[in-house]
Amino acid sequence: MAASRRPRSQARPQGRPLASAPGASRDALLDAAASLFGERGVAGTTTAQIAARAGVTAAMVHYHFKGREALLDALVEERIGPLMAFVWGPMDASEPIPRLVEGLVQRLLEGPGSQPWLPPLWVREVLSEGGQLRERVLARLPMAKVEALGTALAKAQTRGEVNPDLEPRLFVLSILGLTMLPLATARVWGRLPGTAGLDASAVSRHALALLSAGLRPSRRSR
Amino acid sequence: MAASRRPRSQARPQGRPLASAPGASRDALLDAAASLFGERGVAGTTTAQIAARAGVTAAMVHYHFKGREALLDALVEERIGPLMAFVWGPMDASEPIPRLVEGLVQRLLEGPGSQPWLPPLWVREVLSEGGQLRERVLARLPMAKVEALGTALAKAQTRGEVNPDLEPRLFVLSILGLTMLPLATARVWGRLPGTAGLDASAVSRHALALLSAGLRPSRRSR
Amino acid sequence: MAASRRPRSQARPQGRPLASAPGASRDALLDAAASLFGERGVAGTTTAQIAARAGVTAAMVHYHFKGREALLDALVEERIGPLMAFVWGPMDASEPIPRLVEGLVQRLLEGPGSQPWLPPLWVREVLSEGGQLRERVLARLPMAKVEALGTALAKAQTRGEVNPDLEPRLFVLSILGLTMLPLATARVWGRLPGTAGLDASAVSRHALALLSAGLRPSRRSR
Amino acid sequence: MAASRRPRSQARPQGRPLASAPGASRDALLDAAASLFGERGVAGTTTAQIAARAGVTAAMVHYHFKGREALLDALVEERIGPLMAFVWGPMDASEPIPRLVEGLVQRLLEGPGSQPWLPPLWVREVLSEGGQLRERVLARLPMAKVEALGTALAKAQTRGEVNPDLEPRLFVLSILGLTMLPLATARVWGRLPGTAGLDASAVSRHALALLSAGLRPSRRSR
DNA sequence: TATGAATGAGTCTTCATTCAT
DNA sequence: CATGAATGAAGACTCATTCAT
Repeated sequence: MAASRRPRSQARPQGRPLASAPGASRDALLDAAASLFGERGVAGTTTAQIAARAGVTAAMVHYHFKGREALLDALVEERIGPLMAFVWGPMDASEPIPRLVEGLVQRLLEGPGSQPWLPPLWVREVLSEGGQLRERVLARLPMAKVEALGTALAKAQTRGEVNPDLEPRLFVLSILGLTMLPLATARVWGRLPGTAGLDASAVSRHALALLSAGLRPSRRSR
Repeated sequence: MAASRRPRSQARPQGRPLASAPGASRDALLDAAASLFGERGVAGTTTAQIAARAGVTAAMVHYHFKGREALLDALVEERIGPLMAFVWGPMDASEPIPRLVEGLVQRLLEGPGSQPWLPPLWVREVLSEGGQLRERVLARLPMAKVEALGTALAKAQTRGEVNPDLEPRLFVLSILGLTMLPLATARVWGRLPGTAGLDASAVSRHALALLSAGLRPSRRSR
Repeated sequence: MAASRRPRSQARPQGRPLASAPGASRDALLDAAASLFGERGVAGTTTAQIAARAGVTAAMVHYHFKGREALLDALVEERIGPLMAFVWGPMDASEPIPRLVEGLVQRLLEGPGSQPWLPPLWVREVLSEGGQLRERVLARLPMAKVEALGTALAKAQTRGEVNPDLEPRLFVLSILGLTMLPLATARVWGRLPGTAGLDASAVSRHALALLSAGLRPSRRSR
Repeated sequence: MAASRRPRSQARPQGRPLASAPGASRDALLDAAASLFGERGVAGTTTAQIAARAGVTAAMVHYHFKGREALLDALVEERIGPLMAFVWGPMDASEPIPRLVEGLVQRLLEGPGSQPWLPPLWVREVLSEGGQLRERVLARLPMAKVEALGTALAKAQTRGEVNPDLEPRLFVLSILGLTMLPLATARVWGRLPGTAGLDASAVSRHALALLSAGLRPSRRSR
């Protein structure tokens, strides 16, 4: 997925044999922060650990960013923001609900789901109460799109096209709970016997099966 | 919910007016830890904060428990364990799938869902990779029951009674994603306009609507 | 050696079936303190450890003694003091030097040397600079006797009866260095191969051999 | 004494006026630790005290060394080790016993004896049971040399060249007891009247007088 | 850009001491 | 006599941050 790829490699100016590309260690710090935050959570990660994984000293965190808080800002802005845009940007609320949901799930898996660090980070630091990225991320969330999905769902329910027992305002959360949550726990769940083969596509198939069947109005209510 | 109530209080021998019941501050520490962990996460909570909320000094954490780690052990053992037992204990894998799922969801909401601190704690510290209670909780999880649910689901699929596109091994996670996750984010989601009224019963209704419809085999496949 | 024996056993009043004799736990605390101080040093021993070895709680240290410092006072007074008296009391400075030294060494081994805790305690907390019992012990040391030994030695040197190259003021220290020090390091030295059988009597023989030969005036100087 | 001198200072590259030499505060911490350990013992010295004497904050102890234990390791390695090598390295077990002993005593006084902190540290933390440096130091002690001295002594006894009543295995301890012990107690002993002038050379003369006379076979036994 | 040295505030933990029972 | 509960002060250690080089 292109949204989160760093321009470094393609934009590297040919010519002087740079020891390292400009911005390289800044990017490395953001990468290191993302992966460590995914593994241990924001509160459980020190700036020294981030720097070590990036191959520099802790002082560099304060050179490239103003401090720890600014690093979080940059992470949301430059790494998480593009992924949110990738998911919600293409959504067209005028499409039929099933297609709409299918598109969202597919993009969730292709975008955020392709970054191993994002699902745990999202579940822990955005969805969980008191998450350290919650404020920052919520401020950048395309609320209009999110609400439009709810509205479209409610209208479809009044038209009898969608299971009327669903709660439109909880529907977005259900999608996240059926996609990001399983991805966030992948390694945990791998403990259960016979769960070795559960990858992103399995999660995708399962979520879509449950959602598409769950959205359909029941036979009786027809 | 009875499972998490401590029997000590009712067993308190009436007679001398005790300054405070025996074990009172120990319990207060566990309560304080639970609520703070729910609010800020384990890594984001200091022992001093726990002690302060319990109304004692930080040294008491080391008096009643041997240290921070032992406090986590006690929390899992005495506060979370009973809730897991409450949820999984009554499950009878020989019941029909819809009833089985309904029972689980109901008990999840009645037990863990009734403790404001548990859903965020569960999502953050158990389900998330690197969660600080993951190991401890997983060790106490009734794995046999969890697997029995998956097996029952798979068999029902071969009998054509359940949506064959679902992945049995992901089903438990789906239940958690549709119950604990929305509860964990309740206050976050309360930001969206018109979500003030979303309480545990709304979550329950929505989850059951999605699950029961989603479990049903599609008309075509019949 | 009788000086350090606690009167408890022989003085126990027959009659009431006491759960424990009066003063029992006080004595137990002093014993525990002595042995722990010998093993780990004063600074390395907590009151809780002392209490635990004595089979009581730490609060008892403050019941029987006013506090940690008072415990040290009592230890010096009741356990170390009698041993010092046992060693120095019988010394008669008018005796010939060899007999005098022999008596001291013998009593050092019989008294202090019979208590496993004393030699390390003495070396560490009395002889070593900054030792925590130094002040207390030195205040009780029979200085007159100690100086009398030095004086007797100096006089014997002028009479040509004793090696004139010795320094009388260092002689007491030499005796301690040849008796208490080896006893204090017994277990350490046990590391060397073939040192298993080195007990108090071996130390005594060696020290006396070195001292008596060392005191004799050399043939040339006669 | 050269053995303990750090080569860093002489290797300092002349040129820019350095605010402080590289490794300066690390060395200062080791120096401070050594002197404080000599004065108060290891258990009686806090890292804050060490840092204060070195003129830095306590955090620096954890910056330069990984922690208190590692500081002890470094102290043994960099400060005590060279002194042990200085004492034992030149020892040649084939020399006649008197010369051998004389050399050891001389080097003990010139090396370890020249560092005011070492004798008390050695007596308290190496020789005393439970001493906090015992394990570390003993692991670095040139055991072969120590044993060679005992063997040489035993052989000389069978040849009738040495007092046969001495115990070869205790002889090393006797040397330490006659050199390190008086030095360790120097300030204590200074309390006695007329001991002001007792310095290292007095200790050396006294110890050699006692040892050389004590080693000689008695006239009768010849 | 990048580092090593340094720090102050804060965290967990230990400990002697107190006190009601 | 003895204990359990509780505390304040101090211990080792961590960490984000600063700064001269």
